Amino acid sequence: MLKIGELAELAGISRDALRFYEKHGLVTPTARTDSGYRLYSKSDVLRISFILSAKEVGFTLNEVHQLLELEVTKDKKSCQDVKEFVDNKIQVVNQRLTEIKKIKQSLQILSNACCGGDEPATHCTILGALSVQNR
Amino acid sequence: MLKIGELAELAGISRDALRFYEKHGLVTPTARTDSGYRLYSKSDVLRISFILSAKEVGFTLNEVHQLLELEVTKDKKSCQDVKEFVDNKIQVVNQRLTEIKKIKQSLQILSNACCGGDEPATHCTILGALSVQNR
DNA sequence: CTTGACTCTGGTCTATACTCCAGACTTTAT
DNA sequence: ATAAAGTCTGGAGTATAGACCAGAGTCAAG
Repeated sequence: MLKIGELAELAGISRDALRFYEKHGLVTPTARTDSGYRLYSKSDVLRISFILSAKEVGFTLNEVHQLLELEVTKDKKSCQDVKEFVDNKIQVVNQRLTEIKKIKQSLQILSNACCGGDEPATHCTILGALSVQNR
Repeated sequence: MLKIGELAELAGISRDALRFYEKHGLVTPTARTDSGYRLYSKSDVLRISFILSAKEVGFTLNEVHQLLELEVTKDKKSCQDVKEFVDNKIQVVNQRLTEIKKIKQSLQILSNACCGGDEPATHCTILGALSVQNR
């Protein structure tokens, strides 16, 4: 079990952020010491790492919360609901995947093609690189 | 040339957002009418679309601003600087790409495998799906 | 030539996601 | 045993990314 400071360092975020996530229902430490110190378990660590990943790729904490709440309970009804929500998110994710690949390509064109080479200088901006791609 | 409302509709954002971007130096309309109405050109449209893409994949407006400012000027020095900055961003983008693929997979596991099938219910959460992946 | 839709500037307001105290208690190291 | 470092709760402050509003001017249609 980790104390808040240890987990914070491990995860590369602040203690305040962890308390903030807790306040908003994203993660609750598995236990507390007698004196009230938070104690985080392995699965809390996994949870935090999911939160950070999802956040990094553009989900809001609110959305992350919804994702974490998802639970398919074999119950047909819940299944339908979850599938709908999740398929929607998959679409969003696919969209982002496309965008991020495009941006990556632009950045690579910028990084590779323009330095010292004899590319016309018009390609040597992000927008230039983007429009090269679009041809 | 487009007026602000036309561009806003085209881009799927608000007029206020466009004015906000302008105030923060991300895009300046190519021209103004005599009466002061903003007029956006094709390249302004491209710029906006880049801003929105970059934003969608998690860059802040500040970072987008830096990306847009990048310009390799054949000058060795500027080239070095840009390359450094850009290569850094490429790393960030790669990281995001990895994260987003992982999340997508989890979502797909959740969408496909859990409904009605005989998966144990433990896999039927995002975190369950994530840990299935990690095995 | 007026009415309704659009635009202007400037300002205030809001949601999100934290950060940064303050004052008190707890743990760790010397 | 005490000082330093860590933690607690509660609350105020901050940065980002706009949304919203007021009052005034502008444009397009009937």
